[in-house]
Amino acid sequence: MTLCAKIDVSWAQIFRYFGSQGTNFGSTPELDHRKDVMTMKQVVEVQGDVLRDKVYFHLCELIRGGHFSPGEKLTIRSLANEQGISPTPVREALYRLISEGVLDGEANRSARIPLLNAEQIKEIKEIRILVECLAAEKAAMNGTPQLAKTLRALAGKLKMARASGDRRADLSLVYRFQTELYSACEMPNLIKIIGSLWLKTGPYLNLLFPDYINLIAKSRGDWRERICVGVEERNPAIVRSEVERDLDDTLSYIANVVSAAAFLRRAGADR
Amino acid sequence: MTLCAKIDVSWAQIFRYFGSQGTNFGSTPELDHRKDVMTMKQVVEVQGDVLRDKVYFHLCELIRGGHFSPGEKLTIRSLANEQGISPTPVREALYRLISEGVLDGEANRSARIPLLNAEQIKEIKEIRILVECLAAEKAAMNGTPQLAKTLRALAGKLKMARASGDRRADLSLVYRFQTELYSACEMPNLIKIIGSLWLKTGPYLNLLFPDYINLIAKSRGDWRERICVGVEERNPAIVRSEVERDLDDTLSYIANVVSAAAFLRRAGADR
DNA sequence: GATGATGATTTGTGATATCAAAATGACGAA
DNA sequence: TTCGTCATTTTGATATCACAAATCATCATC
Repeated sequence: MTLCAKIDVSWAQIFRYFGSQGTNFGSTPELDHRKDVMTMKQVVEVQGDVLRDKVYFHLCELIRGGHFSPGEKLTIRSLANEQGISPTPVREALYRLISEGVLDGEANRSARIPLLNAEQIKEIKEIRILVECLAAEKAAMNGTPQLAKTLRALAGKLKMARASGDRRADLSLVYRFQTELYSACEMPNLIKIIGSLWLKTGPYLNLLFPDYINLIAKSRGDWRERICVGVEERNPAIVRSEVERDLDDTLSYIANVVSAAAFLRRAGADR
Repeated sequence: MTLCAKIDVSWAQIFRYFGSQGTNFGSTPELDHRKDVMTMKQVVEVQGDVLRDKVYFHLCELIRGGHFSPGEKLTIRSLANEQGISPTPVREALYRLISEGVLDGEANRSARIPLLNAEQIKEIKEIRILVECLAAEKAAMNGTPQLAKTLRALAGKLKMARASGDRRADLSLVYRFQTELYSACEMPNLIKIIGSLWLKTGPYLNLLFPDYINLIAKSRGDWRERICVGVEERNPAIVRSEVERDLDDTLSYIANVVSAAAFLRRAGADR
């Protein structure tokens, strides 16, 4: 039994909505990853003393991991039933996600994973560059050999996951690397803001696989290693520029895919 | 019947906690403003179709207005009773504030207005400068004569409120001026972040009155008018620098007061 | 007077009940 | 087929209930 809500919008439907039916922007993300979402037993071990927090953090992981598709509906009762708990904590977790802007939710309507357009993604890109670059700089200034070592270990695991095509582990390690880096900035409020922004783009990260990922591997080399060096040398400029470049490239790519899909949809509508 | 929760910590107690007992950092904020908080009838007119949102927005206004003191406890049942509603929506509104970091809340404990130390205030200052300066620049680039006119009207009202010593109207207009300016940046995600950060410093704004306010009036002149000019001329640099200066001065002042109080408290403890 | 144990009360959390609004599906008309 | 209407079902929001944990008050002890 999984936490996934009843799915009434699939990736295929999204691409049809955007008008990309039949047109292949690289690879179409599959739904395979839904098969192995966390079970309830794991949920209980997640951080948070209170049930609503456990549900919240669990949903966060699923969203970051790309387990939900843009437009997908999340209903209180189905989530509650799947977890074997009452609707109350689930509703509160969803309310938290809605108020953060991670989910869409109008009054008396079910929560949904937002369908973002290119402009919205660009706005998030701009904000993420602003705040994550600050976090990166501060982290670099607090850099230690220990931190560099930890980051290198994560980067190594990431390479292995990527080589083996394990998208789930890949996304998870990308997140853990960045989290580990930023946490050194010692600005808890900033980290919270970054976490929330990350969730907003989570459902779209699947669009990066595998074309963009391969592209980057060739064109940018081992940029995470350069971040590790920057951390060792306490060089904010290096770390900042690598983080900025990654965010700019990644989110611009996503925005382009989304806007191309929208263009094709309009063209199809006129047909 | 008001929304104010049972107060178990007063400003006087806070200052005692910080050790400033008997020492006057400018003026000691009074509790007068508690007398005229909004009534339930007004709450209903507040934005939000759903009860929990109404409670949330209402609490936000109270927090921004400095109606709560740092350390003050907010209990679900008392808020619910005062509003004549069930505990459920109140609990959800408080949960939202806690998860935003606006309130402190451990598991199975009542929510509290956070007691911030100087470092925490400086962190918030740094973040606020980062994000509000961006908002200010973007707003300036989108500047219109109409916006400048609206801002001037608000600045005029603010002057009147300040002249008459109406602290409540003063704080409210300071907020409305800044909100009006930032909303022109057309970055909803950024505005949401700013709103949340504002709430975190809200309970400490009272510390600015009246000494800091008088100080500023003499030393910085009519800086809001300069912002209006910057908006008219679509000059991001002007608007940005004024916003940055205001934030830096204001929050540095608050941080200084807080850290002086902490110093005196330690000195008193050794005595 | 300060400190610590203990019983009473308050309070937060999660489950359940109820109701109104929204989504769904069947049916019939254009 | 397509659209609109109406009955049914689903779903979210709020109130209420039950319980456990935290808080508070009282009293005894040092």
